[in-house]
Amino acid sequence: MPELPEVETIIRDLKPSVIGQEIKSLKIFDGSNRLFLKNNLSFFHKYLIGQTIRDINRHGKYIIFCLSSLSNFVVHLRMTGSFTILHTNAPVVPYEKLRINFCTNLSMSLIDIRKFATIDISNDANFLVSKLGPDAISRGFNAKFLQSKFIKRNSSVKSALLDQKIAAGVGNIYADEACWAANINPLSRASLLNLDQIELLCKSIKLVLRESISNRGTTINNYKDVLGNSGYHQTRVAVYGRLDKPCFKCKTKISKIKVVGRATYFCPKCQKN
DNA sequence: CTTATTCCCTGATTGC
DNA sequence: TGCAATCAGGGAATAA
Repeated sequence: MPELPEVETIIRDLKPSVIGQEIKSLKIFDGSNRLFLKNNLSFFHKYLIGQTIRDINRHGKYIIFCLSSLSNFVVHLRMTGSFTILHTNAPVVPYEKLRINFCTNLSMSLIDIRKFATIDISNDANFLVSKLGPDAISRGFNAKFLQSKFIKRNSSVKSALLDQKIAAGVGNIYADEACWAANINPLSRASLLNLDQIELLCKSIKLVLRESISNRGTTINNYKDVLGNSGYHQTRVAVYGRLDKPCFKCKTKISKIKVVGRATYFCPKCQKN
């Protein structure tokens, strides 16, 4: 499932093929699903046809295509969404949801097995800022900010880290990895962490995310990049998916529990509090 | 305001 | 071997 490092890898791969391309036409498949929760097909036609994609940015897990009109085409891949670049006359790909045809012979396709991905248009360049906290690898996400959020947070650290208003882009895998790196129990009350712990956790979040970006993301369930290749970071993962395997620091078997409905892995010895 | 739970969806895996 | 139950989880909606 794409989290921040996977989304970052995807936009880096898309940029050379997509920036500067003018949108000639688009086709949306299986139009009755949630992709159209708020808008219909003619809405997307109106805002996309004739536009040139000027840049591709990211805030947390949201992909932001900046259009020449200054509107933004915003995509969230959720669990199983992925992009691919293909020729305009290529046949429909299984689970294809959206194809954007450029004026060249190239197209950009959104593929999504589980149909959770969302697409939207925004005319407000900052609309995601009010909806999300700072991006987890940006300067705005720092120990001071994290402390200001944690101090009034009664829930577990794990639950807080999954809150996109606190750390935009952190998902289930990297929340666990960061807690392990910082020796923090995912069940600890966020409000009870001391400043040293918060500083270490903040650094750990940035570190695990940056390391994963340099490894082109983690392929554990089904993430694939724009070329359909897996990432490499799954070989570096310390706890996620490593139930009963030895902790890399102390050899204790990794535990698995459920926290706010999410599988959560940790070392019961290294992460006591 | 907060925090927890349910739901959406489908392929892979597990259990009997 | 076969089929049903479970699991995977981001975020919207809902409940408390």
